[in-house]
Amino acid sequence: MAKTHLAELQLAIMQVLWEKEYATVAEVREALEPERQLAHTTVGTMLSKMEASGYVAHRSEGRVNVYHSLLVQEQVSRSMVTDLAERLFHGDVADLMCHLLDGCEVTSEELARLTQLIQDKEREMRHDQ
Amino acid sequence: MAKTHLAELQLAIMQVLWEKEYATVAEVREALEPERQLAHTTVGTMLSKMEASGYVAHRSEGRVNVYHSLLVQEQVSRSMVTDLAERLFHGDVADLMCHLLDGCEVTSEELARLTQLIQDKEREMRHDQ
DNA sequence: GACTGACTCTTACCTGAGTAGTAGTCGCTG
DNA sequence: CAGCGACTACTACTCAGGTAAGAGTCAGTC
Repeated sequence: MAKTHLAELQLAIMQVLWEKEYATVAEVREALEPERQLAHTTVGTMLSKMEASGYVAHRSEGRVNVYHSLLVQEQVSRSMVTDLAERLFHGDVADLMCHLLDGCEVTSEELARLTQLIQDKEREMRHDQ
Repeated sequence: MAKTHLAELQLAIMQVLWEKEYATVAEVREALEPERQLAHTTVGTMLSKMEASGYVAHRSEGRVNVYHSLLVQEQVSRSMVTDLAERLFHGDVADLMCHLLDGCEVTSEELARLTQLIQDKEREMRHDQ
Protein backbone atom coordinates (compact mmCIF):
# COMPACT_ATOMS: atom_id res chain seq x y z
CA MET A 1 0.00 0.00 0.00
CA ALA A 2 3.01 2.22 -0.58
CA LYS A 3 2.38 5.75 -1.73
CA THR A 4 4.18 4.97 -4.95
CA HIS A 5 3.23 8.03 -6.84
CA LEU A 6 6.07 8.17 -9.29
CA ALA A 7 6.62 11.40 -11.12
CA GLU A 8 7.16 11.74 -14.82
CA LEU A 9 10.88 11.22 -15.12
CA GLN A 10 11.01 8.79 -12.26
CA LEU A 11 8.50 6.57 -13.96
CA ALA A 12 10.41 6.73 -17.21
CA ILE A 13 13.59 5.70 -15.46
CA MET A 14 11.77 2.98 -13.61
CA GLN A 15 10.49 1.56 -16.84
CA VAL A 16 13.99 1.31 -18.17
CA LEU A 17 15.04 -0.56 -15.05
CA TRP A 18 12.09 -2.87 -15.28
CA GLU A 19 12.93 -3.67 -18.84
CA LYS A 20 16.66 -4.11 -18.46
CA GLU A 21 16.57 -5.33 -14.88
CA TYR A 22 20.02 -3.85 -14.27
CA ALA A 23 21.39 -0.66 -15.76
CA THR A 24 24.08 1.92 -15.29
CA VAL A 25 23.49 5.64 -15.47
CA ALA A 26 24.78 5.68 -19.00
CA GLU A 27 22.46 2.89 -20.04
CA VAL A 28 19.44 4.55 -18.53
CA ARG A 29 20.35 7.79 -20.19
CA GLU A 30 20.77 6.07 -23.51
CA ALA A 31 17.45 4.30 -23.22
CA LEU A 32 15.74 7.61 -22.50
CA GLU A 33 17.54 9.38 -25.30
CA PRO A 34 14.86 9.24 -27.99
CA GLU A 35 12.32 10.88 -25.71
CA ARG A 36 14.47 13.27 -23.78
CA GLN A 37 17.97 14.58 -24.07
CA LEU A 38 19.36 14.68 -20.57
CA ALA A 39 22.82 15.33 -19.25
CA HIS A 40 24.54 12.32 -17.82
CA THR A 41 24.56 13.97 -14.43
CA THR A 42 20.86 14.62 -14.54
CA VAL A 43 20.11 10.95 -14.74
CA GLY A 44 22.65 10.23 -12.07
CA THR A 45 21.15 12.77 -9.72
CA MET A 46 17.68 11.50 -10.27
CA LEU A 47 18.78 7.97 -9.62
CA SER A 48 20.38 9.10 -6.36
CA LYS A 49 17.20 10.78 -5.29
CA MET A 50 15.22 7.72 -6.15
CA GLU A 51 17.61 5.66 -4.13
CA ALA A 52 17.11 7.99 -1.19
CA SER A 53 13.38 7.45 -1.57
CA GLY A 54 13.88 3.72 -1.56
CA TYR A 55 12.69 3.20 -5.12
CA VAL A 56 15.93 1.79 -6.45
CA ALA A 57 19.22 0.45 -5.16
CA HIS A 58 22.64 0.06 -6.64
CA ARG A 59 25.74 -2.01 -6.29
CA SER A 60 29.17 -0.83 -7.32
CA GLU A 61 30.71 -2.85 -10.04
CA GLY A 62 34.27 -1.71 -10.40
CA ARG A 63 33.90 2.00 -10.85
CA VAL A 64 30.34 2.13 -12.06
CA ASN A 65 27.07 1.89 -10.25
CA VAL A 66 24.61 -0.66 -11.45
CA TYR A 67 21.08 0.22 -10.48
CA HIS A 68 18.03 -1.93 -10.17
CA SER A 69 14.46 -1.30 -9.20
CA LEU A 70 13.07 -2.09 -5.79
CA LEU A 71 9.48 -1.64 -6.90
CA VAL A 72 7.31 -4.14 -8.66
CA GLN A 73 5.98 -2.83 -11.92
CA GLU A 74 2.68 -4.53 -11.39
CA GLN A 75 2.13 -2.83 -8.07
CA VAL A 76 3.13 0.58 -9.25
CA SER A 77 0.78 0.47 -12.20
CA ARG A 78 -2.01 -0.78 -10.08
CA SER A 79 -1.52 1.78 -7.39
CA MET A 80 -1.32 4.63 -9.85
CA VAL A 81 -4.36 3.52 -11.75
CA THR A 82 -6.53 2.92 -8.73
CA ASP A 83 -5.30 6.14 -7.24
CA LEU A 84 -6.47 8.02 -10.27
CA ALA A 85 -9.76 6.19 -10.31
CA GLU A 86 -10.16 7.15 -6.70
CA ARG A 87 -9.49 10.80 -7.24
CA LEU A 88 -11.38 11.14 -10.46
CA PHE A 89 -14.33 8.83 -10.03
CA HIS A 90 -14.49 8.12 -6.32
CA GLY A 91 -13.07 4.72 -7.06
CA ASP A 92 -15.78 3.76 -9.49
CA VAL A 93 -13.91 1.55 -11.87
CA ALA A 94 -16.73 1.19 -14.31
CA ASP A 95 -16.91 4.94 -14.59
CA LEU A 96 -13.29 5.07 -15.47
CA MET A 97 -13.82 2.46 -18.14
CA CYS A 98 -16.66 4.44 -19.61
CA HIS A 99 -14.27 7.26 -20.07
CA LEU A 100 -11.71 5.07 -21.67
CA LEU A 101 -14.16 3.48 -24.05
CA ASP A 102 -15.70 6.77 -24.85
CA GLY A 103 -12.67 8.91 -25.20
CA CYS A 104 -10.01 6.89 -26.87
CA GLU A 105 -10.08 5.21 -30.18
CA VAL A 106 -10.53 1.59 -29.31
CA THR A 107 -10.14 -0.96 -32.03
CA SER A 108 -12.62 -3.77 -32.37
CA GLU A 109 -9.82 -6.19 -31.55
CA GLU A 110 -9.39 -4.50 -28.24
CA LEU A 111 -13.09 -4.62 -27.63
CA ALA A 112 -13.09 -8.33 -28.29
CA ARG A 113 -10.21 -8.77 -25.95
CA LEU A 114 -12.05 -6.84 -23.30
CA THR A 115 -15.17 -8.88 -23.68
CA GLN A 116 -13.08 -11.95 -23.23
CA LEU A 117 -11.51 -10.47 -20.13
CA ILE A 118 -14.80 -9.64 -18.58
CA GLN A 119 -16.15 -13.07 -19.24
CA ASP A 120 -13.13 -14.60 -17.60
CA LYS A 121 -13.59 -12.35 -14.69
CA GLU A 122 -17.23 -13.26 -14.34
CA ARG A 123 -16.47 -16.93 -14.45
CA GLU A 124 -13.75 -16.48 -11.90
CA MET A 125 -16.13 -14.67 -9.60
CA ARG A 126 -18.73 -17.38 -9.85
CA HIS A 127 -16.15 -19.95 -8.85
CA ASP A 128 -14.90 -17.88 -5.96
CA GLN A 129 -18.37 -17.53 -4.58
CA MET B 1 -5.42 19.05 -25.87
CA ALA B 2 -4.41 21.25 -22.96
CA LYS B 3 -1.76 19.92 -20.62
CA THR B 4 -4.31 19.84 -17.87
CA HIS B 5 -2.35 17.88 -15.40
CA LEU B 6 -4.07 19.03 -12.24
CA ALA B 7 -2.31 18.35 -9.00
CA GLU B 8 -3.88 16.86 -5.94
CA LEU B 9 -5.34 19.90 -4.25
CA GLN B 10 -6.09 21.62 -7.48
CA LEU B 11 -8.18 18.73 -8.60
CA ALA B 12 -10.03 18.65 -5.32
CA ILE B 13 -10.83 22.34 -5.61
CA MET B 14 -11.84 21.90 -9.20
CA GLN B 15 -14.27 19.20 -8.23
CA VAL B 16 -15.91 21.50 -5.76
CA LEU B 17 -16.30 24.10 -8.46
CA TRP B 18 -17.71 21.58 -10.89
CA GLU B 19 -20.25 20.50 -8.37
CA LYS B 20 -21.32 23.89 -7.11
CA GLU B 21 -20.67 25.73 -10.35
CA TYR B 22 -19.93 28.92 -8.41
CA ALA B 23 -18.23 29.15 -5.05
CA THR B 24 -16.44 31.56 -2.78
CA VAL B 25 -13.22 30.76 -1.01
CA ALA B 26 -15.14 30.02 2.17
CA GLU B 27 -17.46 27.65 0.35
CA VAL B 28 -14.62 25.77 -1.28
CA ARG B 29 -12.85 25.51 2.02
CA GLU B 30 -15.96 24.23 3.69
CA ALA B 31 -16.54 21.62 1.03
CA LEU B 32 -12.99 20.39 1.43
CA GLU B 33 -13.22 20.39 5.19
CA PRO B 34 -13.94 16.71 5.78
CA GLU B 35 -10.90 15.67 3.82
CA ARG B 36 -8.44 18.37 4.69
CA GLN B 37 -8.29 21.14 7.20
CA LEU B 38 -6.92 24.12 5.40
CA ALA B 39 -6.55 27.72 6.41
CA HIS B 40 -8.88 30.08 4.64
CA THR B 41 -5.89 31.80 3.09
CA THR B 42 -4.51 28.56 1.78
CA VAL B 43 -7.56 28.00 -0.34
CA GLY B 44 -7.52 31.61 -1.41
CA THR B 45 -3.92 31.44 -2.47
CA MET B 46 -4.43 28.24 -4.38
CA LEU B 47 -7.40 29.70 -6.18
CA SER B 48 -5.31 32.71 -7.15
CA LYS B 49 -2.63 30.48 -8.52
CA MET B 50 -5.14 28.49 -10.43
CA GLU B 51 -6.54 31.69 -11.84
CA ALA B 52 -3.06 32.68 -12.94
CA SER B 53 -2.82 29.32 -14.70
CA GLY B 54 -6.11 29.93 -16.42
CA TYR B 55 -7.94 27.10 -14.72
CA VAL B 56 -10.52 29.23 -12.98
CA ALA B 57 -11.84 32.78 -13.06
CA HIS B 58 -13.66 34.93 -10.60
CA ARG B 59 -15.99 37.84 -10.47
CA SER B 60 -16.27 40.18 -7.54
CA GLU B 61 -19.64 40.17 -5.93
CA GLY B 62 -19.65 42.95 -3.41
CA ARG B 63 -16.61 42.24 -1.32
CA VAL B 64 -16.23 38.57 -2.05
CA ASN B 65 -14.82 36.74 -5.01
CA VAL B 66 -16.97 34.15 -6.61
CA TYR B 67 -14.94 31.59 -8.49
CA HIS B 68 -15.92 29.27 -11.26
CA SER B 69 -14.08 26.70 -13.30
CA LEU B 70 -12.84 27.32 -16.79
CA LEU B 71 -12.12 23.68 -17.46
CA VAL B 72 -14.60 21.05 -18.52
CA GLN B 73 -14.70 18.14 -16.14
CA GLU B 74 -15.12 15.71 -18.95
CA GLN B 75 -11.99 16.88 -20.69
CA VAL B 76 -9.85 16.92 -17.61
CA SER B 77 -10.79 13.38 -16.67
CA ARG B 78 -10.24 12.18 -20.15
CA SER B 79 -6.90 13.86 -20.49
CA MET B 80 -5.68 12.58 -17.15
CA VAL B 81 -6.81 9.06 -17.82
CA THR B 82 -5.41 8.82 -21.30
CA ASP B 83 -2.25 10.47 -20.11
CA LEU B 84 -1.79 7.79 -17.52
CA ALA B 85 -2.63 5.06 -19.98
CA GLU B 86 -0.03 6.54 -22.26
CA ARG B 87 2.70 6.62 -19.66
CA LEU B 88 1.91 3.31 -18.07
CA PHE B 89 0.83 1.16 -20.98
CA HIS B 90 1.98 3.02 -24.06
CA GLY B 91 -1.60 4.01 -24.62
CA ASP B 92 -2.89 0.49 -24.68
CA VAL B 93 -6.35 0.97 -23.24
CA ALA B 94 -7.12 -2.71 -23.01
CA ASP B 95 -4.01 -3.22 -20.96
CA LEU B 96 -5.16 -0.59 -18.55
CA MET B 97 -8.51 -2.28 -18.24
CA CYS B 98 -6.85 -5.57 -17.50
CA HIS B 99 -5.22 -3.93 -14.59
CA LEU B 100 -8.44 -2.46 -13.39
CA LEU B 101 -10.33 -5.69 -13.66
CA ASP B 102 -7.56 -7.61 -12.10
CA GLY B 103 -6.60 -5.34 -9.34
CA CYS B 104 -9.71 -3.78 -7.92
CA GLU B 105 -12.68 -5.45 -6.47
CA VAL B 106 -15.25 -5.22 -9.20
CA THR B 107 -18.80 -6.18 -8.42
CA SER B 108 -20.76 -8.31 -10.80
CA GLU B 109 -23.09 -5.36 -11.34
CA GLU B 110 -20.18 -3.37 -12.60
CA LEU B 111 -19.15 -6.20 -14.84
CA ALA B 112 -22.62 -6.35 -16.30
CA ARG B 113 -22.56 -2.65 -16.85
CA LEU B 114 -19.26 -2.95 -18.61
CA THR B 115 -20.43 -5.71 -20.85
CA GLN B 116 -23.33 -3.50 -21.80
CA LEU B 117 -20.99 -0.64 -22.51
CA ILE B 118 -18.79 -2.68 -24.70
CA GLN B 119 -21.70 -4.01 -26.66
CA ASP B 120 -22.93 -0.48 -27.21
CA LYS B 121 -19.53 0.52 -28.34
CA GLU B 122 -19.30 -2.38 -30.75
CA ARG B 123 -22.67 -1.58 -32.23
CA GLU B 124 -21.71 2.03 -32.56
CA MET B 125 -18.54 1.12 -34.39
CA ARG B 126 -20.40 -1.09 -36.82
CA HIS B 127 -22.71 1.77 -37.64
CA ASP B 128 -19.90 4.23 -38.08
CA GLN B 129 -18.12 1.98 -40.50
C1' DG C 1 54.35 10.01 -16.03
C1' DA C 2 51.15 13.55 -17.84
C1' DC C 3 46.68 13.54 -20.53
C1' DT C 4 42.13 12.19 -21.67
C1' DG C 5 37.75 10.27 -21.10
C1' DA C 6 34.30 8.04 -18.45
C1' DC C 7 32.20 8.11 -14.02
C1' DT C 8 30.52 9.49 -9.52
C1' DC C 9 29.58 12.90 -5.93
C1' DT C 10 28.39 17.26 -4.30
C1' DT C 11 26.20 21.41 -4.74
C1' DA C 12 23.05 24.58 -6.73
C1' DC C 13 19.25 26.54 -8.96
C1' DC C 14 14.51 26.87 -10.87
C1' DT C 15 9.66 25.81 -10.77
C1' DG C 16 5.28 24.44 -9.09
C1' DA C 17 2.49 22.70 -5.33
C1' DG C 18 1.04 23.42 -0.90
C1' DT C 19 0.50 26.00 3.34
C1' DA C 20 -0.16 29.93 5.94
C1' DG C 21 0.90 34.52 8.42
C1' DT C 22 0.22 39.55 8.14
C1' DA C 23 -1.64 43.65 6.67
C1' DG C 24 -5.22 46.11 4.96
C1' DT C 25 -10.31 46.84 3.87
C1' DC C 26 -14.98 47.22 4.87
C1' DG C 27 -19.60 46.41 6.87
C1' DC C 28 -21.97 45.85 11.03
C1' DT C 29 -23.01 46.33 16.03
C1' DG C 30 -23.09 48.12 20.60
C1' DC D 1 -17.30 55.77 16.24
C1' DA D 2 -14.35 51.97 18.13
C1' DG D 3 -13.96 47.31 17.71
C1' DC D 4 -14.90 42.79 15.70
C1' DG D 5 -15.31 39.55 12.07
C1' DA D 6 -15.08 38.25 7.35
C1' DC D 7 -12.43 38.80 3.24
C1' DT D 8 -8.80 39.71 -0.07
C1' DA D 9 -3.99 40.69 -1.37
C1' DC D 10 0.65 40.16 -0.60
C1' DT D 11 4.59 37.80 0.94
C1' DA D 12 7.14 33.99 2.40
C1' DC D 13 8.64 29.45 3.20
C1' DT D 14 9.14 24.33 2.57
C1' DC D 15 9.42 20.38 -0.28
C1' DA D 16 9.89 17.57 -4.35
C1' DG D 17 10.91 17.14 -9.14
C1' DG D 18 13.90 18.24 -12.67
C1' DT D 19 18.21 19.83 -14.62
C1' DA D 20 22.94 20.40 -14.72
C1' DA D 21 27.75 22.41 -13.77
C1' DG D 22 32.04 21.57 -11.31
C1' DA D 23 35.23 18.86 -8.72
C1' DG D 24 37.32 14.79 -7.90
C1' DT D 25 38.74 9.90 -9.24
C1' DC D 26 40.70 6.39 -11.80
C1' DA D 27 41.95 3.35 -15.91
C1' DG D 28 44.10 3.31 -19.98
C1' DT D 29 47.21 5.59 -23.52
C1' DC D 30 50.93 8.16 -25.92
